Amino acid sequence: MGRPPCCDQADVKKGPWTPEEDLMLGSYIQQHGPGNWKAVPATTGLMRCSKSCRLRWTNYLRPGIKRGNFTEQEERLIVHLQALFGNRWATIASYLPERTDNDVKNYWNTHLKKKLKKIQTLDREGTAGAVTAACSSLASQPALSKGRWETRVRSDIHMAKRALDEALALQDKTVGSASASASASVSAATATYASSAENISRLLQGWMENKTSSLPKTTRSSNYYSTFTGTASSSAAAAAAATGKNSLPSAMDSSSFNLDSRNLEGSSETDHLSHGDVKFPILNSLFESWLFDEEEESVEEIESLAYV
DNA sequence: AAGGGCTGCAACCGCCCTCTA
DNA sequence: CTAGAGGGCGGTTGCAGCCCT
Repeated sequence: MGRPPCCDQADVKKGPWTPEEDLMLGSYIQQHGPGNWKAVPATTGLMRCSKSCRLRWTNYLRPGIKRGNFTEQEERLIVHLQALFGNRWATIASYLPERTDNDVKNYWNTHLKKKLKKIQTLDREGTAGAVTAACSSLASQPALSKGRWETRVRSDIHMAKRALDEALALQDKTVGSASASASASVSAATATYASSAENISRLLQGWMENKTSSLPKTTRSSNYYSTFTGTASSSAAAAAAATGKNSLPSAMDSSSFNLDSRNLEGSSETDHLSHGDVKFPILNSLFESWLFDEEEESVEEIESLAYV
């Protein structure tokens, strides 16, 4: 026999998440850690599908998520990785530690696709030289000959594989000295959840600001969320986050976010965090050196990098 | 000022692979 | 071994806000 049903579809609430729901979800994960999503609606009383809970956590509440505009470096990385992997957004997002696959996907569909299309059009018209610096960096890619491009793709896969191997080896070392690293892992996880609490705190701050403004807007999540995406309007919330002070409304018990490292031991989030910590700097440095190198390396140089 | 079209993005849908009983 | 749920992921949609006429 299989598993019991995930959730009762008839009772499932859909649509934008409210701050209260975010708080309930965040509180649950702070206590139990992410995973076992089936238990989330039952335990918290959230009228949400377990899938929806997981999505909300991974895309918005998860600690360390960066909101707002993509940098030029991120943009280049996405373009490069999209050429390499295709529309495998989760894979691409794994190289951008602060971005979610949904964010990357949306950014590609709404910005980069158009940008590249524009570049291609200009290229066809022989006016590619007139595009901006950002665009021209993107335009350089299609200019590669087929053979050269394939060589790059091939070498890149090897580079990525090597970086991953290094990362995993580093992680093994960390696991090897478990007793010494246990406290570090817990403190890292604690910081992770602190970041989560900040996320929710800032979210609520934005929500309250909206509520008290003279022109209250809708309760759509993007409204309260957009207030802390790095714009000037979020300065108060950012300041609160920077000082480590929650700005939770009084009706919501901020003590539910007191961080208890005992709850974090054995959590899969700890594993996730340590994995990410070692993986990304290595990959980023590799890709940075690749992406920002204006000089065209010889095929031999690429090959030598790839097969060491 | 109004309203119609466009844009950006949060969230849902559905497929597929993995895992469990 | 098998059925079926869980979880991951890419595609798509719906809607609020913005822009343009």
